[in-house]
Amino acid sequence: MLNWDDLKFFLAVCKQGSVRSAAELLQVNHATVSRRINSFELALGQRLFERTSQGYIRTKLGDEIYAEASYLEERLSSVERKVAGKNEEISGDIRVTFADQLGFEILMPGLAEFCKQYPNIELDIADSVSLLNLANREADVAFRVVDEPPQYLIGRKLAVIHRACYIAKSNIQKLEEPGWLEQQKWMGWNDKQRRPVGKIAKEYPKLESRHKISNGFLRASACKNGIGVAILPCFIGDLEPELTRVPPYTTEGKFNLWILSHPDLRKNLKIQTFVRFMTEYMASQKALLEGKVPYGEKP
Amino acid sequence: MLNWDDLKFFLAVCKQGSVRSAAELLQVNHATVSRRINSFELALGQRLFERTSQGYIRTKLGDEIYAEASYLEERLSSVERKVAGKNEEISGDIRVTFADQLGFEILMPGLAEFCKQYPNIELDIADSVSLLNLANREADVAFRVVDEPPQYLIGRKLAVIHRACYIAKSNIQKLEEPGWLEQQKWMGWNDKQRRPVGKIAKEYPKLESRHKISNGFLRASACKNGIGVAILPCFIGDLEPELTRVPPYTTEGKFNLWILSHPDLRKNLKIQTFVRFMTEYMASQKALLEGKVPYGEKP
DNA sequence: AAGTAGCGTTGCAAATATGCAACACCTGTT
DNA sequence: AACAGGTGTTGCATATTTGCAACGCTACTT
Repeated sequence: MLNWDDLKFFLAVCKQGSVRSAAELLQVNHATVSRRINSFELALGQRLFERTSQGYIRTKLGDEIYAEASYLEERLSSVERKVAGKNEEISGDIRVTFADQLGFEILMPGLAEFCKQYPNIELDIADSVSLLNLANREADVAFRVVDEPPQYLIGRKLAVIHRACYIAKSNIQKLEEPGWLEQQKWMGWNDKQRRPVGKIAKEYPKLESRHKISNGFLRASACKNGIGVAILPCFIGDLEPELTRVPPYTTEGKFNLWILSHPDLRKNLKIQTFVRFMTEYMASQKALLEGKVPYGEKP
Repeated sequence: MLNWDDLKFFLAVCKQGSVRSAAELLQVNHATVSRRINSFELALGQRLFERTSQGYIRTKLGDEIYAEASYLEERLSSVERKVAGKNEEISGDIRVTFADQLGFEILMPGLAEFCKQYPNIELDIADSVSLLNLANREADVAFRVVDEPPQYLIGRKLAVIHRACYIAKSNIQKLEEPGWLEQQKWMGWNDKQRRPVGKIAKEYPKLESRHKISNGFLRASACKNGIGVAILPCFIGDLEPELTRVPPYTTEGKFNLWILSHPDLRKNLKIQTFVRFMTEYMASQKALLEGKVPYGEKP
């Protein structure tokens, strides 16, 4: 059976007259256009274009199909407009809250995409760590790191946030020197948590502690500048080109990330649309959050 | 940008009312339909169906798009008919010739497909090994095993036909017994070629020769029945479930398969269409011809 | 004649889509 | 209450498609 999408490629080549500029129009590689036209012709059993040194020109059959296809495109774009119109109907504010660290690299691109698709939605973003502001309806949707969400909220677990141990990439050769790593210092959070605990800490039992930095990004920055060894969420450490994981590269999945909202909003189309969108979006970020993004050495 | 093909899936679900029967209609797995509808909805940012326990029912937006899409389908099928009509214009005889061994497993499925796509073509197939009947125009197109085609013919190299050494699969355990293989006998072609030569023969220097069978299929059959060891084209040996290659599984690429026709026919649409079709078809069979089809043991 | 800028094609690695099989759910029947 | 026959979803292995980069060709310029 005919692949409808092939017509889109056919049409683009018709309009542009060459595979390369059609590719530009469609925002794909020109090899893809070439191959799809070829397989389309093969499926039809007829040539649609004559190949010349200046590009492609339509055959007689190509002409006939072009007339039909450009008509279809007309109608199809009305489908697109219809949907766009529907999206414009969704309007108003959505109040979102999350811890700032999640925002910068992870959430923001998704929120931006959402805003583009729903032009009449206005986001009201508040930086906060507490769950309370959902309960008392200060916010509509929250992204939170909790083990289990409270009973009075609904939502889905989006990912397990993994952490790993990082040093500045500039020190990567020094890892070879025996004993060098053992001389490095942990950077802690605050007085009460001067040393990390749990699975990761056990991997590096010989490291002593020094410095206290309570902000995650500041700690990453300190690490980048060679002040010491830091435990960071993988989505920060792996994305930072000047950092690298310390062997044995272990990650620790300790924190559950949830998207939460109040049950009263369950039927609210606007909120439901937003939650659905962000849930799908975060699924595409899962590998990064869970420390599975391959980067240089080992996963 | 909208993927036009998604509409095809959407339409099928509309008509059938459920993902599973839509999948049946489209001849794909039902999981595929489910996923494509979901990603389509996601791309639109709107739901097209309500999920019920009986299946999918359209939303209001779904209704609107359905009206548009079924109209598009109507027009699209007219494109298909138009092409089919063109294919019917290609008519008449095509005289094809090839060595019988190539026909059974390799060429015939392709020829059958060609006949289906061009209902008014009549194939006139002659079994022959000589190149002469092309020169004197007894045939239009030939599939031939030659190193280099003669100057007076045009065509393309389709593949390198590989051969390997086979025994009956029922003897597969005996391969473990030391010395068993060495007691087996080669089956030769005729008095002049009692023993194989070349790369493959060197892999099994200890085998003696016994029996002479000049027909490839008969030799395969003898091998299947445990009469001895045979060198066979991979496209015969690998396809035959009762045969298996003998370690070290080497293949030898000795023979070039060409598709050839007379230069006078270069501009002939019918012949050109046929040659193009078969060339593409054979490309899909290349792995088999070149002995790269994984099968049980080793490639 | 060499150089440049346009074209389309192809091998290979990476990304994406698909099929399969197991699952969870609902409905009506035994 | 258990079961059979529907429904849709999901994890995993495999196929297919895509992008990238290198290539070869032609036309036009220097």
